[in-house]
This record gives sequence, structure tokens and C-alpha cells, in this order.
Amino acid sequence: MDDRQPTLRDVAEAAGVAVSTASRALSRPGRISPRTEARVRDAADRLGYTPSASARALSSGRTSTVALVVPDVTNPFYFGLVRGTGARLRETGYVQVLVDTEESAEAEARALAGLRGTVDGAILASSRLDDDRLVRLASELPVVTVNRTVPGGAAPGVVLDTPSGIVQALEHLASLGHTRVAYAAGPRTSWSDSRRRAVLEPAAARLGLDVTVLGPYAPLRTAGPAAADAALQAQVTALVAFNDLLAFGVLERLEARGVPVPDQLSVVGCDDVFGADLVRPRLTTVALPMERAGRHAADLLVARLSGLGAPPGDPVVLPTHLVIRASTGPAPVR
Amino acid sequence: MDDRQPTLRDVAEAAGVAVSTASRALSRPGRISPRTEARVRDAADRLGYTPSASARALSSGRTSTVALVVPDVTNPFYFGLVRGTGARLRETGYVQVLVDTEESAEAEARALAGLRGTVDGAILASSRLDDDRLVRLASELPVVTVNRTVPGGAAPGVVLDTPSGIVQALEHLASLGHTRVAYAAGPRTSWSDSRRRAVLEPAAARLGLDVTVLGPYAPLRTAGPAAADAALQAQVTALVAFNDLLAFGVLERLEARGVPVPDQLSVVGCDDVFGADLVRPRLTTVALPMERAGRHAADLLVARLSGLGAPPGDPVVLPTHLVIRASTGPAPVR
DNA sequence: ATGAAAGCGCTAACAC
DNA sequence: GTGTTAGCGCTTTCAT
Repeated sequence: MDDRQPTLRDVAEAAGVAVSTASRALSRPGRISPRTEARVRDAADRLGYTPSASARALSSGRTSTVALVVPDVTNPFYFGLVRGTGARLRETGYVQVLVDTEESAEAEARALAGLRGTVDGAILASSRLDDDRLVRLASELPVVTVNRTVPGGAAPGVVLDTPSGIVQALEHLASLGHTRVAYAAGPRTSWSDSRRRAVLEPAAARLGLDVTVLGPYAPLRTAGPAAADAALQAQVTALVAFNDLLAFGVLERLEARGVPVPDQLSVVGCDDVFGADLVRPRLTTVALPMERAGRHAADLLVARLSGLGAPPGDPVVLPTHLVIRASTGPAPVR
Repeated sequence: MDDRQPTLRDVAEAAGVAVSTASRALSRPGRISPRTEARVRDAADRLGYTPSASARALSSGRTSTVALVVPDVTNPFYFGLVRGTGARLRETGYVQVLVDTEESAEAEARALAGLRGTVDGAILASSRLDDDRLVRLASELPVVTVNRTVPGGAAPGVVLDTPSGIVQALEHLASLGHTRVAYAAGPRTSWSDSRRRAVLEPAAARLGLDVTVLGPYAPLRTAGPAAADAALQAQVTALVAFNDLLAFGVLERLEARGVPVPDQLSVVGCDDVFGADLVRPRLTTVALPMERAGRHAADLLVARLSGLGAPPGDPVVLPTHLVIRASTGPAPVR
């Protein structure tokens, strides 16, 4: 009685059928007589058979694993996403490989190159790849993007309608009597940032707001103090930050300078990450349904991998909404 | 000119050598004449050759991937760990598969069963598996644990010396004049919690402290309010919480009840997760070198997988330290 | 409906 | 040092 893992051949022998029959019985139920199928299944779990993933991958060309590529696993912005894709992928029989590119396009490209062949497809979150490379990649590997579109619709994607959330924030501020507000921009290379800036102008005009763009700033807490000072200098009564992390740094600096929030300056964040309601005052911010985005992205990819699945087409856009907490209030009277 | 991926055979042909030679040249540099090796490498990247992971896995029996199994990816406690293992694993040529077991021993067992064969080994963080299953698993798959030991030393592991950090917290509180302190315990099944409780008694005696154990509580923010109320009821002047998440909830409740921290009650957390210095007052907490733990765990596993690597032996224990912030202060005079 | 047999791309003996 | 040759365990035509 040797202890090596039983192979399909062992199962076939035990069931008294050919390997091919056993293979069919196990991997494509239905194409086979119920009786033999039952016999095979029976033998299989009597022997404690577990198919070899690599053998299956080699002969079928499919690996049943997909990569989730994020710029920074420790950025709370991605938690929900990781959860969402992970859950859906598991449900559909895929294994998720989490890849951290450390905010570098190079590392992203390298990782993806190494993974080609190892994964059936990839979900790219906030990809740092430039359009060219993204398009090329999409032609070699089934890809779906999150918070980023591929030119020419080469890959399906899901995007969060953050611009709408930002407009909601502006409306909120306008309704509170603010007239001069600042937007602390994110990195110049941020796809999401440029989309938001496009809506700033028209929304401001419509609402009678005077919006000053500050930055760019790194989307980090450590960049916040500079943004806070710039806002103070700009004489605005409200600041909308590129993301919550930046807003945390802003709040910190304002506290240090003794500037009351929201009495003297209202602050709005974006993403509603873990911590947004831990800070004081609790942060008013734009909430993004990231877990849902993850499930959606996984669905899109799985559909493509299954052959079904409409060709790319327009990206799925998910709504966002402003969560009003304590960091925003009426404009100070002057 | 067909566009399928070039195989090792194509490379060999192009270089005018046998496949085996090409294989050696590419995967084990040194065992071959420098000239042929150069020729092969050359041909390889001229053709844009990428080895097939599954073929390699099938014939070698190694997959070059390892699983990192955590109870909850979205728990900030694991961020550093994920980073650390990921970084080290990447450096050593492994791909990391992140598995979220959603706090369930069943899910953990199931995931691991499905992964056997897909991964060369696994790093188990705060495994929810009972000793029996853990031992059995360790006999089937190279495993290293983090924050948990396997009975009989069946698997190497790295443990965080949290008990020492807790003692530091107690010393800190004693030095501030506190005499009655509470410990809000974690889940009864928590290995880490039981280790800490073991040091409570002796440390308290030595320091002349009266320590009351409250709980158990879920290690979540939502469990905090109950812990806060219990502490108030217990008439203590300081509370040490099982983890920061729980402490966050405690702080919240105290704020709601108008209890000044630390003036009336000092609060200590554990883990120093993201957010600990976002709350007000900033949380005094025990900092754990999780990223380092991750790198260490990865090293341990890689060593075992490479054949070298001393047999299990004692777990590596990493020091922790108390980070004093604003949530602790002198005991109130009475 | 089932079986026989040919690989998938690579590694690892084993010869030379 | 390099070539030959078996497989690794499975899926998949192609027959039957």
C-alpha cells in the first residue's frame, strides 16, 4: 500500500473503466451513462482522489486561477475589492492570486509577464500600465479592469462613478453655503483623478462655486499637511481631497494648526476606507461599492473565460454616494 | 509563422541543441558550457520564450507557489504580514496565493484540501484549525505557522511575543499609578489570547496590580461598547483590550458616554494596526513587527522547500513593544 | 457510451 | 558537457 496520491488511472482501474471514461465522468458529468458515472465517482472518493491541478492545466490549457493585480495590498482602498473578487472567484471554482505591484508600472508588467501561462486571466485594479502596454496585454491575456478603461474597449471593465460622488460633495457644500472650495488633486497619472477634474468645472459653474485645484498630491496621509496648508492659503472654506488617506493627513494638520473642522474649514474625502469614521471629526466622504465592483469584475472575467460573455463593450459603471459625517458643516460667516 | 508561444523545443532547435540541454541552460545555470548556455539564453529571448508553469510543475512536482492563509484579508492586522510574505516570496521566485478563510475552520480545511497539489507549501496565519487537523495537514504539506504553534513541533513557525508587550503595558500602567486594570479578552479559541492570559496573573502580582478579566469579546470594533461598559462597571482605571479593533469600539463608547480618556479611564490596544493613531485620543498599543514576521515565515518555508532548513525546532519568536500614545495617562486621583 | 492512444511542455534519469 | 528517452496526470481526438 503505497501512499502516493491516487491518480485518475487508479480511479479508472478501481471502477473498471478506461481513464478517458473516468475523466469524462469526473469533469463533465452528463456525457456519460449514469451508472458508470456513479461507479467512477464512487471509486474516486473511495480512494480519496484529488485531481492534479498541474496535469489538468497542462493538457487542457486552463489553470483555473486568475490574478488580481493591485498597486498596493496594504492600501485599504482595495480591501473590499480583494474580498469581492475572492468570494466570487471561489464560488466559480477559481483560485485567486493576489499580486502587489508596489505602485510601479514596471513591476506590474513584470509580474504579468511571469504570470502569463500561470493564470487564465487577470483583474487589473487601477492599473499603472500605460495605454499601449495595457492594450497589448489585453490581446495576450483575458483581462478585465477596475477603475480604468482600455482604449478601444479591448477589455471589459467596471468603473466606479466617482465623478458623480464628487459632484454630490460639491452640491452638499454649495447647499451649506460654501462658495470657495478647493480640490486637492491626486497623482497626475491617476486615471480616476482626471475623470473627476473633468466634472469639476461644469458642476462648479452650475452651483455657483469657485473651485480651485490644488496639487497634485500623493494619495497618502503624509501628503495631507501640505494640502491643508495650501487650502488655508487659498482662502477656501471647504476642501475636497483626492482620497481619504490624503484627507486624514489634512485633518491632522488642521488639528495641529488649531483650525476647527468644520467650523472654519470643511473637509471631504473619497473612498470611505477603513478609518474614515475613526478620525475626529468623522470624515464626510464618497463611498465606493468596492466589494460589489470586485464581484462584478470577477463575473466579467469568468464569463469571458467560459466562452460566453458578450465581447467587451462598455464598462459597467457602479454608482457612488456621498456619506455625510461630521467633517463638513455650514460655511463660516465672514 | 504561427503565433503560439514558443516552447523549449523551439528554443533548443533555434540554438541547435537538445531540449534537455536547453532545459538545463535555462533552469540550472552552471552545469553547462558557458558557450552553449549563452547560445540557448540568446535563442530563448530572441524567441520571447516563457516557460510553461504547468508543464514544469507536472514534471518536477514543484509549483513554485505558496499559499498564505489568513482568517480575514480585510483585517488590518494582516496587512503587514501579507506584504512581508509577498515580498520575500517574490524575491525567492515564488508566487503567493492569498487565501481568505473567513474566520472558519471549515473553510480553511476546505481551501487547503483544494490547494494541495497546487502549492508547494503554505503559511498559516492565526490558523483556526484545531491541533489534530493542523498536525495532519502539516504531515501532508510543508507548512509554517504564524502566531500559532503546532503540537509536537510538526511545523516551524514564527510567533509574536505579544505577552511581553502586554506586560510592558501593565508596567506602563502601574508606573502611572493605576492599581485596578481590566483585560478585555479575545475569543476563547484564540491561541494568542490564552498565551497572554497566562502572563497576566504573575505580572499583576509582581506589579501590585489587580487585574480583572472581562469577556470574551469578538476582536471587532462592534464588540467594543460592551467591553467599555463592563470596564466602567468593574471600577477599573485602565483597560487593556485584546486588539486595536476592540479598543476602537471601546473609545467610541467612552466618548459617547462622556467618559474622558485617559483622565478617567486609560485604554491600551494591541497590534498597532492602521488607524491606531487616527483615533482620538491616539491609541497606546502594543506594536507587532508583522512585516518582519511575514518575511521570516516565508524564509522558513522556502528553506524547507529547498531541502535545506533545519527541521522544525522551536518557533522563532519576535519581540513586540508598547507604543505609548495619548490614550493612557496617570490614574485618576480619588 | 466507451476505449485506445496521442500528446500538452517540461524535467530527470540515463547514456555517451 | 550534451543527447536520448521516458514519463509526470490529465484531456481529447478518433475509433469502435
